[in-house]
Amino acid sequence: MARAQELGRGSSRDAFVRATGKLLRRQGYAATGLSEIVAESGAPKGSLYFHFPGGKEQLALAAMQDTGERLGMAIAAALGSSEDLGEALGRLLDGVADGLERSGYRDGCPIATVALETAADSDALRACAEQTFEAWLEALEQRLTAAGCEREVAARRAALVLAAIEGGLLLARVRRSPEPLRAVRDELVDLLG
Amino acid sequence: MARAQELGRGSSRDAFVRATGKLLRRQGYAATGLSEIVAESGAPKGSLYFHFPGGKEQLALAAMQDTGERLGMAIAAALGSSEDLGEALGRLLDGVADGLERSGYRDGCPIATVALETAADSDALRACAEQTFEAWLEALEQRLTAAGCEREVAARRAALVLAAIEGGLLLARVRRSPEPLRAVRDELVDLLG
Amino acid sequence: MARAQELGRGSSRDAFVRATGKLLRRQGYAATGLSEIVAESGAPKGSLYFHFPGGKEQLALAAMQDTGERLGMAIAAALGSSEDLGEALGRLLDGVADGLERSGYRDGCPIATVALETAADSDALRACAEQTFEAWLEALEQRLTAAGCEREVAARRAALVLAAIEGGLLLARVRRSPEPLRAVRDELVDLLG
Amino acid sequence: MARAQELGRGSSRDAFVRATGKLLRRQGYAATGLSEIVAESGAPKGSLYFHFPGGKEQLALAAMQDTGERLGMAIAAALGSSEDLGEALGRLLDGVADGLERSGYRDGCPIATVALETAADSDALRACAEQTFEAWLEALEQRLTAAGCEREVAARRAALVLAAIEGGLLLARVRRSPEPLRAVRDELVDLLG
DNA sequence: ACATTCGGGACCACCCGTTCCT
DNA sequence: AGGAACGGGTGGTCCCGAATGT
Repeated sequence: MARAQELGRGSSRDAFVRATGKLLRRQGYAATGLSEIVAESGAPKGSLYFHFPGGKEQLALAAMQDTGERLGMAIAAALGSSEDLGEALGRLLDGVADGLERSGYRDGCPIATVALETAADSDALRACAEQTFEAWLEALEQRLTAAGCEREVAARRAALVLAAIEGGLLLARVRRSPEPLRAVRDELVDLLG
Repeated sequence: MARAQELGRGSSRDAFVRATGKLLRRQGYAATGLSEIVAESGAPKGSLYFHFPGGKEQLALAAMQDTGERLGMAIAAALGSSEDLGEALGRLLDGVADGLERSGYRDGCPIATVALETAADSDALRACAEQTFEAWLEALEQRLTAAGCEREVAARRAALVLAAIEGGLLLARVRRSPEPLRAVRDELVDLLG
Repeated sequence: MARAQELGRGSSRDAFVRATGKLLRRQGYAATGLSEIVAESGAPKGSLYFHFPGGKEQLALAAMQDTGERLGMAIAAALGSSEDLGEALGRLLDGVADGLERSGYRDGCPIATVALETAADSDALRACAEQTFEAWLEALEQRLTAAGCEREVAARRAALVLAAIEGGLLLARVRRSPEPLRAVRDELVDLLG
Repeated sequence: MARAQELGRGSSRDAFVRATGKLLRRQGYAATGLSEIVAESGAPKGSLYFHFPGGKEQLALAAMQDTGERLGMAIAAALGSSEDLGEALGRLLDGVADGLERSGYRDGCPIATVALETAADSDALRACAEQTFEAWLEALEQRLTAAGCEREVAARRAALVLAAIEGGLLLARVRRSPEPLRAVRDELVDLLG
């Protein structure tokens, strides 16, 4: 009962968050309309303002946090999947490439797309992206440290890896091909593994 | 004569293109309104659809090509600035970081921002971004080949370098700090130079 | 018991009524939102439709009656404050002007503002305003009769006095100055006193 | 040609202004929606933003000025219709009463209704109302001076007359009867004429 | 050839007054 | 008595033609 109620309570809020995340990563922030989110979510429009009095920005924030955490877990899982660093990195990159390919080159990084167009306008969204990236960097850094890197080198290499992933995702989306991500993976594994 | 005419013709056309480029790289495509472009350009609104009957998309296309070429020249200049690969790459990355810092972390890559939010919607803009990236990759690949890389390796490493630059630019904008770009540069120079 | 209960029941009900009255006389009916009333009252929003199942209109009705009675008592007090008609009228007008001035020219007649914008739409609010004005006119008429006016003349003069007060209040609010009300007072006292 | 063009140009702008004036005097500012104005005017909504970039407020301003001038001319005409002051005032008040009655007690003073609900919120609308009233007062004052009043007395009596008219209009609308205006007229004529 | 006014819907994010169910 | 949820509607602005100068 309490269970069903909780699910009932959260159901439309979560539907909003999920729909927002899906649309944001494909179209970005400005191109995604509230009405589009409502339609995609299937939830009633009137509830949106109740769950997110802060409007579109708050909704985007929630969606970014949600997908950010989900992706963070996927990253951690890939990094922990092997004791060999090269193998772990390879699996991470492969996972990224597979996900992109499976979505028809539509689902890029949900953080990057929004961050680039709102970094100058909305500090809240920018800060959210910053924290998410920080968390991902942390995971990468730990994995690199575990593989024998010194702290400073690990921090720099984590930045390189994340940057290369994000950039590779961009190039792959634009070219509608997994090739750039595969190239990045091969080089990264070759140079770091 | 043809010269003067071209300049005369171009004066308000170019004002549109420049204003569009400036706004696109800061806010992206959807967030940039035509009226905002007109206001920023200082040119008369009525002229817009004379010069760009294709509307907003055509205007964005022209702006992306314009800034893409300009940046391509800057990349080529940096890459040719030293016979040492590491030094050349270092200068390229430093230039990128300096440009970002000087703009108050507002001017990222004009191609990336637009590409991410329109890749799924507008094939024209996506293709334009693709060609621009291809040209940049070509320049990188040639430089790597000149430094002794085999063709295949050079192609992959060019992808890694461009991806790392784009990703580094993203991380640096989001963090409002040149640090991610510096880290990327150091590692890239260390691993490839 | 019934007393205490009434008070207990009334606490949040009265908060609604008072908040509504305050906002209505400053902004009118349509510009005053229910959520604004709830915020101003400090009472819980969910209780509103318990106390006022008729919604906004019923709430406005209660507020108009409340302030109407309060003002009616003030009018009666002023009219009874002197045996000299001119003096009594002068005090009434002065009180009106002082109240307006003290509120920073924000608190006009709570009835007039709402009546003008709803007279054509809501018969309930119109009728409420009518009754309130009727009561005020009655008080004025009695005072004029007591001062020696014949019944018919007293009725007409009461209408003139009330109209002049309402109109003076309007002019004074618009000019942000007590002067129109003072002018009305001087002439009224001069002509009737 | 220039003539037809001017008419053509103004046609939809004027339609907006007229529709706005009509609705404002019946429902006030907040209760009148832009879409309602658009529907009433018959003009396309997209043109509204072109003619009135300042939005609803600018539109209301234009409507108030328009109706204010029109009414000012009617007032001047009534005041100049007779050399006898009482007769002139009587005609003015009769005209007001007739207009209200003919509209089914819907068309009150377009300035008063808007002024009361926006005086505290919009200084632009308040100032517009102030200027309009000032112009009307000026006309009344001149007529009273011409009838032999001293300047100071004329100014005060003009305020009384305008206040009484506005207040009488309010009472008559609320009661759905011309009687309050007739009473005001009789007393005004009796006391001043 | 080039510029501008004016017009035209669709759509935006936001918030309203109301009701449901506890 | 009350927190949560609901659709519909708000004012505003979008990107874009069509008609009209210069």
